[in-house]
Amino acid sequence: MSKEEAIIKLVPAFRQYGYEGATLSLLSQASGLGKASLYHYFPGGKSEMAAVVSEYVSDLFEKMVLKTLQGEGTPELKIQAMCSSMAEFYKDGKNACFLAIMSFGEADKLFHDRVKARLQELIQALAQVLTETGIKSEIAHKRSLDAIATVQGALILVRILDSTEPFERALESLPARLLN
Amino acid sequence: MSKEEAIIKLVPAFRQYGYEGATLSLLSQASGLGKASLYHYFPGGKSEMAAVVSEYVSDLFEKMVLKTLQGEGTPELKIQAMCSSMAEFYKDGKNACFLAIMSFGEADKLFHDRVKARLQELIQALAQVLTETGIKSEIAHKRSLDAIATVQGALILVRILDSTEPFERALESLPARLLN
DNA sequence: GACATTTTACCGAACAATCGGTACAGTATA
DNA sequence: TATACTGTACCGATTGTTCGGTAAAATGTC
Repeated sequence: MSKEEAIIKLVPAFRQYGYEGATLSLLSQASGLGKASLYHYFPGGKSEMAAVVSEYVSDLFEKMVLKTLQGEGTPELKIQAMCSSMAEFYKDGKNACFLAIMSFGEADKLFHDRVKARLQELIQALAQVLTETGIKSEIAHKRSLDAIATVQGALILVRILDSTEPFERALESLPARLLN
Repeated sequence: MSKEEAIIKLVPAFRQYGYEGATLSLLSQASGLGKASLYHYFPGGKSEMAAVVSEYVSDLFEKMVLKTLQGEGTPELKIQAMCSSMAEFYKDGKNACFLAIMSFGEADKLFHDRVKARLQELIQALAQVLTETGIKSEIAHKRSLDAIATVQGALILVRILDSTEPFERALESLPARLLN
């Protein structure tokens, strides 16, 4: 098994159980690798596994979601495209956000700076598109932050209420909220 | 030490470290009671501690926040009052939401139904006030859900970004978003 | 009021289980 | 033969929990 395969198999484990909840035996089971093998690929242990997996998911998010914001097209269409790719990325809200997961408990102590930086990147990328429409930089930043908060909150509500409705609704209202 | 005193001292421990992160030795230290003594007040162990503390915080939220929605006054004023009390309850966003904390990892398995029920109560209480303004029940429910998502998301952003700004902004926009 | 009894509050020490992590011998592959 | 990988056994530390017991307060009995 390649390292990337291992990473891919570890993603849902961390996503479902969180950093502290994902025990080594669980990660071993999820990946199909023995503990010794896990330490071969990730000499830094559990924290390195989480770091690498987080990075992998962040890159995936960049490729799947942020990419839609760059390139040609009207801001309206780009934001529409971003919402679609977000629905796919988060599986209609059933997938928790990795950044949020890693902002709790012990994981927060380990990865706080990295998570913060990644989120700021995201905020800025979104704000960038808004300024293209002529919206003032300050307001663009405000709306971008508000939009991300709405999505994050919706992801929590989905998990608690056992319904993807809040997430779908959040995505629906997102373009208007950002552009108007 | 009375049981209520113990509960009060356990609140910040669970809030800061989460369910899984709040170890018995940590809870013992936070409460000032020996581990064995904790089992005197909470024979059900850690899960009972978390359950009782959650219930305590929920009741506090009801007294501090939901209370402002009932009684006399225009819906506008009541919602304004709710925002103020929310700012106090969540300490400008520095306090994480207990429901959200208990919706992660192992805690979710233990308390899912209770958390879900409490959140639904909250959504309905808020929607109820909106219907008083003549807003249709369905739309009121929608907006209530959206508002709570915004607040929840803002609480996450505050923790990641080390700034209370997202929360303050979310509260500012809340009345307009609910009523207009 | 004086004494006996029970209840309450609390703690030190130990429990089995599991945690994250390591050592090492062995197997596969080149 | 050299390197990459893996299964097994093991480690010290910590987890949540329980046991046996103490000191004091409350309660009952006379």
